[in-house]
Order: sequence, then structure tokens, then C-alpha cells
Amino acid sequence: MSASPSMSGGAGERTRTRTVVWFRRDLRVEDNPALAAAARTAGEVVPAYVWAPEEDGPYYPGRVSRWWLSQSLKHLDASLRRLGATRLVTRRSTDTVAALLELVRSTGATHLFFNHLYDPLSLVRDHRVKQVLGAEGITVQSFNSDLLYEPWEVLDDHGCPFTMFTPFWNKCLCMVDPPAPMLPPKRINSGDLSRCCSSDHLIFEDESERGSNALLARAWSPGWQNADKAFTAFINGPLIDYSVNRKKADSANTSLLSPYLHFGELSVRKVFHQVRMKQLTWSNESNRDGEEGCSLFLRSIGLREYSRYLAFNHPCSHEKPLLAHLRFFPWVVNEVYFKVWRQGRTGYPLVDAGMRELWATGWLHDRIRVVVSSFFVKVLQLPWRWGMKYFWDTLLDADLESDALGWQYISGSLPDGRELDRIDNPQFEGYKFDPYGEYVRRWLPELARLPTEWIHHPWDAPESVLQAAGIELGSNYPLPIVELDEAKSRLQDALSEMWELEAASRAEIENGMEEGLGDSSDEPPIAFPQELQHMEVDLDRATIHTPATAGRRRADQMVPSITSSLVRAETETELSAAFESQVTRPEVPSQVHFQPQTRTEIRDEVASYGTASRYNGVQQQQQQYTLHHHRVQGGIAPSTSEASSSWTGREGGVVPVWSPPAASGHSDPYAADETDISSRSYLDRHPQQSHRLMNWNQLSQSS
DNA sequence: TTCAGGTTGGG
DNA sequence: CCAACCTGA
Repeated sequence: MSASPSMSGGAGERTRTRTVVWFRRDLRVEDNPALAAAARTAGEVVPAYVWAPEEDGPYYPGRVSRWWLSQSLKHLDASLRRLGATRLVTRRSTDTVAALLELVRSTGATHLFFNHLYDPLSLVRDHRVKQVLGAEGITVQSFNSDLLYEPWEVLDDHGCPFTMFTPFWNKCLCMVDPPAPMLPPKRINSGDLSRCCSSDHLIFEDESERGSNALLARAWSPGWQNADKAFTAFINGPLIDYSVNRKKADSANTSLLSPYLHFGELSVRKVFHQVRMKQLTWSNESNRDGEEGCSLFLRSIGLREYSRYLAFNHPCSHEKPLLAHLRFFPWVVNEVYFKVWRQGRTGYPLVDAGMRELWATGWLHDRIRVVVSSFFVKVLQLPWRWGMKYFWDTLLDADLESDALGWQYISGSLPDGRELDRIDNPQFEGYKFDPYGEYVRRWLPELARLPTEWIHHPWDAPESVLQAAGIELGSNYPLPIVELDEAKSRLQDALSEMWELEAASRAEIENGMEEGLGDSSDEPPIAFPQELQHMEVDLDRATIHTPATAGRRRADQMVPSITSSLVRAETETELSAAFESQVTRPEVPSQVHFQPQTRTEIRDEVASYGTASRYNGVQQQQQQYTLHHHRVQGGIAPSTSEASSSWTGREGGVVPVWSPPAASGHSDPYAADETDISSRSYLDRHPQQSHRLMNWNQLSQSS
């Protein structure tokens, strides 16, 4: 497995290869195929990291995510040094490809190795890396370190990609086990880098974020060795009771591994193998619960796999609903609702507790994520992409692929997701996930003295009970922002409207308007008004002046261009001050003063919407995008032979990149109109992608 | 006891 | 969409 020491000594002089290992979300030295391959070359290895967050556009990482990354890179750097490398070479850039090219030139490297990623930006960028560096005569090789199986390896009986999770996962489970995880390389020789190659100092936080970040360090220890510890602790601890406990809102029973998995500090293959071993053991002991726990935990790993699978097959799944009719859903464009949701002032205790935990810690139990996001989509009927963006900004384990899958699942955009018209009742869910109200009491101190009987529906509590608990509804805790019955009928209306619009659009197409297909998607997306970005700062001031957009709009929503977490810093430090006394996560906010607001006040805000601001917002956002808007023409859909000729397989040269399929193909069940689901709008915004892209359908046919 | 009709859980 | 479960005549 590992390179034999004798070989590297002798051959070093003559072959003298120098390989840049480009780290991204694979921040580990163990079971890292790119690093291992580089170490095997017997030449010199230059481990490198390029920080170019501007490339991520609206998905610039949020504060907590950046904090994690910075810690993890430190940890990785230390590990690499221990193995003999000079250091992790870092670059601050706004153009990753240029930075890599410069790095390769200045180090005199002949090889570049990296591990695959599957989000749309990476697919395109990595492809470009191969082209640009390849043209320079650099050998570029890429590997799988992020998944059990590459997305193009998992196909149904007809050789087509799966469109539902269960069959996908069943197929995975009966495929040959993924290779066993590799040990870290014995030694990394990076030669003398002091001359040719300096490191940039990377800055991941600003002054205002430092205080909040200091709190994170008490609760979390990023880094691959800590990932390993956390994993070991989990499989030897909570895993055996996972099937029983996983429903409790309390995170004491969850694995807490997702941030590690996001940054690739923990290898899913290692997870898979070790959990399988546990499962075998418990199966032999006929421990049914333990065995089932393993299956369930592995299934959640499977969902992570599936999120990459979907992202690969549908690169726009983070911004477009996969089911076409959802594009006609008239989302409620209401900033006040959005703000109330974020601040945990909806009047539904379980939802509010979740939102405040998220705010305070960057963490949420999976179940609670479902609760708050389904409330967001179904009760408030806000556009799911706003919620997804907020998750992206605030979650410690923010992960575009997983979150897109989650939100699409919730918003009824997947064939196997939940229907849109089913509203979950937060009151009932409260008693299910938090039967004794402990979770609510921890995060909503204002309800702490309310008896369990009423904790999940304070609005039903008798006045005397409320008084005894020190609660004045509408004053120190809000009344429900929207009644569930009201939400249900609103949702029904919205759905009928959606189907009408959908039918109308279809009729239009059948009337021979070929271009009709594009109409809905060409409609300008709804922007966040500029003011939204400053809203958080105004938490305790009059919100009535917040201009907002009103009413419903269909089509997809733009996301804010600045992460709200940056703007939030001010208030957050205030909040953090309240947590100072708590040593361990989850911190309990003991002093939080949320603005007293009655439902009628909220309604006044809703009523006071100015519509003028809407167009401002739209225009600004549009402008931003049209700056980059060029049509991609010609050569997008390659012929089959071209596609297959540049296909070099799993460990090989080319990462296949999705492109809009040729107009005819209709094998895809999502595809009421395939072009929308695939990358057209994405490509429009990334004109440099005019190179030939490979098409997944064609690939699978030709190989 | 049985059976329609609703609710809930799953991904 | 569908199975399992509950509920109430």
C-alpha cells in the first residue's frame, strides 16, 4: 500500500517529479487518494490550499463555516509537517485556476493531483483546471475521496441514473464494497520549498467575528484527528441506541459528524466499513436495535451520497426545483415573515427553539431542520431558496449539496419527497421530538416556567397558567404568526394557482410556441431587497420601516449576495455575551430580549409593505447578473464519440461535467423541460464555460 | 369484529 | 405514492 522507503531514496535523483496536491474539502491525510498517490510517486509533494471564496458568488461561506475551515487547515498543516512536508502552501486568490497555474510554475511541479467534488461550481472549475494545466504539459489526475461510489458508477438496470433515493441506496448497498480506507502516507517529502514558494496568510474572520468564533472553539474541535475521535466515540457510544434515540431533538444522541464530513476530515469509506463491522457484530449478537441503528446511520450517509449524486446529475438542484411544476408555485415574498422565522419569533415553540439554537450555535438536529424548514415552506410559504441560503450562512456543517437535497425534499420538489400540501403540525411534532419540553425550555427561556402540558401550544393555555409562568402572549412571547388552518387554506389556494399556471404554460407550448418552455425560467428571479442585508442589525429597532416586497411571485428566488452572517455580527456579539457563562455547548441564552411584538403588530408590518422597493431589488440583482450574462453557444452538446473519447474513467484524467442534454432526450423523469433543470442558467452566468462539456446521459450510453 | 377514512411516517 | 396505524361507527 505505502511506498517502500528504499525506492524513494534511489529514484529521487533521476525522476525528480514534483506533485502539487490540491486540497479542498478533503482535509485529511488518512485515506486521501490524491495525497497517497502523490506520496507514491517517490518524488516531492507540495500540499496546497487555495482560498478563493469570491468564486462561490452568493455561496460565500458563512462565518461559522469559515471558522471551521480555518481550524481544520491549521490542523492539516500540522499533520503534514509531522509527516515531513515543509508546510501546507496557501494561496489567497480570486481565480483558483490562475493560482494553481502560478503555483505549479513557481514550484516547477509536473503533476497536480486532487480529489473530486460534485457541486456545480467545482465541476466546471475542476474541468477547467484540467484543461488549462493540461495544456501547460502538467499531468493532472483526480481521485474519489468524497464518496463511496462515484455518481457515474451507480446506475439502474437500464444504465440510467436513479431518480429516487431508496432504489439508489439499495443499489449502492449491493454493489461491491468500496475499497478499504488507506492509512496516512508514511512520509511526505516536499523538498525545499523555501526558495520557490511562499505561503499567503489566509484570513477567515474579521474583528467583529472573533468573539463569536471564540465560543465555537469551546464546543467543537475541527481537524481530521478530532474527526476520528468523534467518530470512534460515536460508534462505541450512541450508535447502538441510534434507532431509538434519533428522534429526540436533543443532539446528545446524534453523531455530530456532519461538519467533519463536509470538509472531508472524515472519510465516508472509513465510516462505511467501521459501521458495517459494528453491524455485523450486533447482528451476530442478535441485537436488533443496534443493527437497525447501523442501517439508519448508514442511510444518512447514503443521503449525503445521494446529494452529490443529484448535484452531479442536476447541477442546478441548488437553485431550481427538480420537479418542473414547482416553478409555478406562487411563493410568498415576505421579508417580515422571513425575519420572524430567523429570529425564532413565530409563536410556535419548537420552531422558535430550533431557530434560536441555530442562531446561537450553528447547529441543529436533523429532525429540527426538517421542522423549521417545513414550517418555512408550508406555513409561511416563503421561497425555499431563501431558507436554504440562511442555512448556508449559519450552519456549521453548511453543505450545498446536502442542503439543496433537504430543501428540495421539504418543498416537494423531489419525486420521492414530501408532498407540498401536507403541513406538519409543530405542536404535535413538539411532543414527538421533545416530549418533556426540555429542548424548548433550553432555547426559549421566556417559556421556561410553562408546564409541559402547554409548552408546545402556549396559545391554548389558560390565562392563569400563563400568568403563573410569567408569560404574556403577544408581549414576551408572540402569538402564532400564522394559524395552521389559515396556512392550510392559503396553501391549497397557492397549489391550485400553481396547477393552473402550469396547465396554462403547457397549453402555450402545445399551441406551437416552441420557445414557451423558456418563459417561466427566463422570468427575472425575485431578489432580496437591499435592505434585507441590514435587517439583522435593526433587530431591536422599529422594523416597520423595513421596506419589503409583498404578495406572491412564482419563479425562483434570488439569494442575497452578501452573507447575512457578516451583517449580523453586531447583534450576535450581544447575544454571545449572554452565553458567556455557559461552558459547554449547547449554550443557554439566559438574557435574550427578543422584541415584544404582537401578532397584530406583525400584521401591520406586513400591511405596510412598499411595493416600490421590490423593483429596486430586482433590478439591482438583475444588473449584477447581466454583467456576466453571455450566451453560451455552440459545442455544448458533444457527439457521443467526442464525449466518450475524453472519458478516462474513475481514477483517470477527466471529471465528467454535466451539460444541457440535446433537446430531444426525455429519459429523465424530472424532465418536463430538461433544459431548465440542467445547467443553462448556470452556464449563462459562467460564460468562460464555453468549452465543450460532457453530457452525463451520453457518457453513460457510450461507456 | 370489521372496515372505511383519516393521519403519519417514510427520503 | 403507499404502507402502517389509529379511530370511530
